[in-house]
Amino acid sequence: MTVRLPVTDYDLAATLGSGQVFRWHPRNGVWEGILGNQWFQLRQTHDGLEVEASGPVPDLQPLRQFLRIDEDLNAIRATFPKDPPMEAALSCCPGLRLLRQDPWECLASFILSSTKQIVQIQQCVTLLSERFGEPVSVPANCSPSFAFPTARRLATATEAELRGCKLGFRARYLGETARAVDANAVDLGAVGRLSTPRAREALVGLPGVGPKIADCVLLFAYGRQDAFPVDVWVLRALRCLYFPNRHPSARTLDRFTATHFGANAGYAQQYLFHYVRTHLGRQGLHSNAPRGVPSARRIRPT
DNA sequence: GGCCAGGTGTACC
DNA sequence: GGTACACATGGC
Repeated sequence: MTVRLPVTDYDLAATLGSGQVFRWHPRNGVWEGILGNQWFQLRQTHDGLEVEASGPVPDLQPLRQFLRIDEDLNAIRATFPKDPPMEAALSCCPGLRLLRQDPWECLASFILSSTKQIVQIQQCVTLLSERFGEPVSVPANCSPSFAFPTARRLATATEAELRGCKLGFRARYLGETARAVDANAVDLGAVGRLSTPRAREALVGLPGVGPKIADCVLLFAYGRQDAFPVDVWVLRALRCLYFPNRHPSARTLDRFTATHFGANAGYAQQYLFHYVRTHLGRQGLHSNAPRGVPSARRIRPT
């Protein structure tokens, strides 16, 4: 079955390919992925998106929520600072959207992300799903697909099995966090009802989860647009584009990211991240490039 | 072969 | 409080 979702200003490729999600893949001009236990194929059209699904007509509400299709992107972009780097980022990918992911899948995926390239994260997540996820019904001409493994399933996987998915030292973190979530030591549903600083605190308590990964989950799964993940790319972007020829401390950068980018700072962050990765590259961000990640371990005040 | 990747945990000062 | 290093693996 095919359904049309009318929407303007939606850049599907930038959205699904900007390192927020790791299980959507381009194939012959369309994007294929799994949401829950449902296989979808998405195609960008001139006036929106075209959706193919396997099996009988599914409830499209989860897909609409995931894609955040009903959101007023212009209103969000209007809150971004009017400065040259931000203008450049905005013009490079006008229809980039944030997604709203399942908290567990997002958390588990980003635990794998530390010092890995996006392609490698995709590879790990695919292996995990193939080995520990439930099979999902797909159209006849498509390769087998699997749901993202539950916390319960990963909680019982051995560290050797997880390492077999090329997780390396992250295997222990994922196993321990899966057990914590399965045992409800951290209730991911309840986290969504906490204030952003409290939610961040709860997530940072999990093995392998520091401020950066917590902010990714807050932003990409819980829709907390005040969360501002700072990874090596964003750090380079901040230093090069906003503090050229200076050496801002971690504290200075913290204050800057908490105030300069407005109410939807996390959204702005995604534009910067995608812009510098796709248009500037490492070479384009040479100025006082960092030698490592920021040492800040900040919990922002409310 | 060396450097780097959507970092975190730990030891040490 | 900050700094340095280990931690797996693969692409370039």
